[in-house]
Amino acid sequence: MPDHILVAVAWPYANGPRHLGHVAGFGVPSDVFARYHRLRGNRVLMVSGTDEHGAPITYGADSEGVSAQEFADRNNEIIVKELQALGLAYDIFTRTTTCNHERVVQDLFRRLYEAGFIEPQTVLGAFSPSTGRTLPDRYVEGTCPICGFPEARGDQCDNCGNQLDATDLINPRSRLNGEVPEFKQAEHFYFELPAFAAELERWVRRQKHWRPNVRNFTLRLLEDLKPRPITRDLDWGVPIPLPGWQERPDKRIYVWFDAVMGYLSASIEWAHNRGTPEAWQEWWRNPNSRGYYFMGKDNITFHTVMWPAILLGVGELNLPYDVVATEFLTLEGKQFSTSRGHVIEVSDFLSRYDPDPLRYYLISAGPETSDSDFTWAEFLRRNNDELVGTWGNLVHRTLVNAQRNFGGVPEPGELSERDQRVLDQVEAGFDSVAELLEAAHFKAALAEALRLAALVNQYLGEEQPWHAIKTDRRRAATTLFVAVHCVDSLKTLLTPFLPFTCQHLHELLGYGDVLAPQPQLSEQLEQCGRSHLVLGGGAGYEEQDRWQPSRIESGRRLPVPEPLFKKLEPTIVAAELARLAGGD
RNA sequence: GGCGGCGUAGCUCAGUGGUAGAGCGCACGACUCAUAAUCGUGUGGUCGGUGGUUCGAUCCCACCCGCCGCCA
Repeated sequence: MPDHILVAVAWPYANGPRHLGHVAGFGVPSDVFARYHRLRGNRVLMVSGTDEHGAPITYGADSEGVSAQEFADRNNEIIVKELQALGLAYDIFTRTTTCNHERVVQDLFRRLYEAGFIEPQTVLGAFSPSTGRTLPDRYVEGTCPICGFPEARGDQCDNCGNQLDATDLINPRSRLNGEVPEFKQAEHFYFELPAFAAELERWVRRQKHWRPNVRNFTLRLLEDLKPRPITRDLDWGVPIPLPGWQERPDKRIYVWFDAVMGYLSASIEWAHNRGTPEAWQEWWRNPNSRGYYFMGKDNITFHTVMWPAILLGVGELNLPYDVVATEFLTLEGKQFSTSRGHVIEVSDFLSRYDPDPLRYYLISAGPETSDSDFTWAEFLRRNNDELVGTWGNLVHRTLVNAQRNFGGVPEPGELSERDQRVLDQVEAGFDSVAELLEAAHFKAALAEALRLAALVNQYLGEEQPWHAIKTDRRRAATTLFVAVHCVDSLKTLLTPFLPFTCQHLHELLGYGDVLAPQPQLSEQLEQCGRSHLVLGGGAGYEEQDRWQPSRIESGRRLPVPEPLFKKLEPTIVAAELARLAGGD
């Protein structure tokens, strides 16, 4: 009986291209996990999309002189193509500006409101007189009333550290355009988080399988929950679905509140698009389904507190089973910074290098349990020593020897103890790698697969089929038969990590089917008349368990092999560092 | 300022209440089928500092130093 696995991937904000830190956090680990479960034959639903509402989108649009929708469209397309190029095989990657999303968000809002979990409150907020838009506290600056620091922000003074209200500032002005903001009373809706505190705490305490940092951080958050605003004075976002509010052009649902609901709305859209409108319930209402949420650590609170509280408030929807938060990736020792040019964008990287080496790096040296650093020197080393040297070389020497001497998979003689041992060792990987992957220990899982590749290199070195071929052809045939089996098995173990090159290898091994599907872009037309880009469809799920040791038959003809990976020149390190410095 | 994280071999990182591991580097050796790719052996750390709890701490607690992040 296959499992239902929801892979809920954090929604990238549509304010520009994604960099390596972003995809190290939410992207690659979630895809490895989803691909593993699909190979296993489990029913995976992997959902995400671009998060397109909120004030920063309107500011970005203003600075480029386009509408918020145009700005979001542009960035959605950029991001979708980056994720596709990385081989992230979503079942659906959609957006928050679809009619479907708006409908789902409004429905959830109404249900929470009717259940009494949403309350109105009146607050004093800053507005920009020239644009009529609300100005978040942190965009107001002025003189600190406590220490006199002239550039204090509306939420806190950077000089003396005191918490402030924007209304406290002397000579307040907008950090966006310098004008004097206007302060007005405004009515907003608040989500009653404290109503869920006790139930959330009981739930979190039971989640012993969570990463400790996620669990501890969440338990601390739960000690002090306050009602949280879920509407804003803004003209860009989902309208508030209440009489007298729905039509107002200046009030919208706060972006965080609508964004987390995307997991559900995307699942519903996926079900609708494939003509089975109720199918999403298999992942959301089936008690045996497990939901795994992937994100960077800055997003933990939304996934362990806010979203679970919403789910509890609405009822009859599964809470997350695991919340897999990744730490931060730095770049050459410093934080990524788009504005300072200290950044490597995904598309820029992929214009010069292949996706699998990047995926390999982001898993093997990524910020899984603590912050980690991307350096070009380490990327070069990982590519050349590990991908090319250990794994790529094992594949190539095995295939070259088998193909050149036997034209394909050789007919073996009797297996020796040594032959059987290496086969057993590799076969054991199907359990050990699976166990690590299911526990979201990606780094260890990949290291385990590579360790097995090294064992096969060792085996070849001992058996030396290139010598035996001259004296004992049958012995050489047996060794290469064993080696081909090992390579074929390791191919399966590595497919979640390296989908492009494992598909290539699959073909070099003479298979004609698709082992590692890649996501496709399509245009989706909604009933409301709008259309949008969707990434997905290339994945689906297998009905069979392909996570099995090789059964490749002897006698199969193999094509002339070609290398899976490119060895990189050491000179790229200096060149890339110079490129980075040029961006500063 | 508040909160949090980190500090383990030259480097990048795992890890555990019973005085530590991997990969790389380095040294030497084997091999030369393979993208000069592989394989073996060896080298290497008073686990940031000081106290405390404990029969015993790198792992728990307190403080300190250093680095980083969040609140911003």
